[in-house]
Amino acid sequence: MSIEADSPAGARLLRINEVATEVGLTPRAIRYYEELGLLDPAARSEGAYRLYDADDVARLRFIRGLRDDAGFSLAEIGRLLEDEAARARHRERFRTSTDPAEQRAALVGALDRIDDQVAILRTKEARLRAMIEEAEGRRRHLQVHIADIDAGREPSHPVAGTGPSGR
Amino acid sequence: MSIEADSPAGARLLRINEVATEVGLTPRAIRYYEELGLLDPAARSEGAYRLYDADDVARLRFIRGLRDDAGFSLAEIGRLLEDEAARARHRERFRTSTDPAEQRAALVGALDRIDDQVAILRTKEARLRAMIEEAEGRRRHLQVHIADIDAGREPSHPVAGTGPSGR
DNA sequence: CGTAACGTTTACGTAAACGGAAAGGTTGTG
DNA sequence: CACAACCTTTCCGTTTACGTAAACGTTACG
Repeated sequence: MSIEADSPAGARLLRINEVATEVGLTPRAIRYYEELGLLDPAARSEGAYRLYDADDVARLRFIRGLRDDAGFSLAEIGRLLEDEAARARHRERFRTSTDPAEQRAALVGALDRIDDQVAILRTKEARLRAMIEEAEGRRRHLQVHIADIDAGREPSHPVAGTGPSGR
Repeated sequence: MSIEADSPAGARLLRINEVATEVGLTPRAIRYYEELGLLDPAARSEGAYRLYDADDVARLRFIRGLRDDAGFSLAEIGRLLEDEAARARHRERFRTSTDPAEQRAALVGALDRIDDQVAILRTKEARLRAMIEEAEGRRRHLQVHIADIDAGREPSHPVAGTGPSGR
């Protein structure tokens, strides 16, 4: 058995397979993301094994979410994470500085990066909701027709154009 | 009853390039979608030109929305549109029937198909919102730290783990 | 210290979603 | 009816996002 505590206090580093199963990706995909510059493992072992920390895991989870939930391409994710890289520099600036004013500036910079990301995600959400709205419009349209029949009425409008139909 | 029949009076049929520019797709993409079974043009001209009606255009718009806005793969879209095919059958049943009860049944069937689609879209939306929530959580976290600095306070918690960071 | 389990790089293979060119037929306007 | 503009099918090419060996080194356990 092994006690953790490798270099920093309480920082357990994971190997690629452990990370993969925890995040729900394959090792191959993770290496591929690294190849694209989407991340860079926290460290390498003596024998060049990739070693990931908690931040890396969070980052990979974020990437996976952007890919699966938001449906972004890896190129788009790359652009989103360029912002993240800037954020990382801000964090480093924060960590290495003792001047509160500079620390504050670093944090504000990080905040801006997140705001950008949230804005992009919100745009995506808005478009999705527009689609849902449209589908529900068709739904309401159909319900009116059903109500018409139930009331023995004739259709008020022509039936055509209720939405995307097959053949 | 209905003014419009199979070949309605004011039904302008469009050729592939017209449809493409109107919907925002390339002719090649449209032919590819047809090859995948996602749609089937309303008619062919004497010389085998593909001819599209308003329903086809709506369907293509829907496909494009599912692809771009919802981020579905064409395979997933295909599954969603199988429901659409069923809906088309319901519509046909509605059109050819004179029995109000059967017409009603057809409409209810169509309604169910739409409900399925809306449910799927809503699931997608929920996952997207979860991501947004998470990002905003990180945002709030950062704001607290900024407020701490502004108040001359020491950080209440360790700074690590604020989210996906780069290196 | 042997060896099973895990990792590394390199490289070729693959499915998805089209792009683009070739070779030829169709439409419609002067 | 000539001819430009548009269409057809066929087929090969490309990018993205990995999968899958091959050949080899590393870790950790008994």
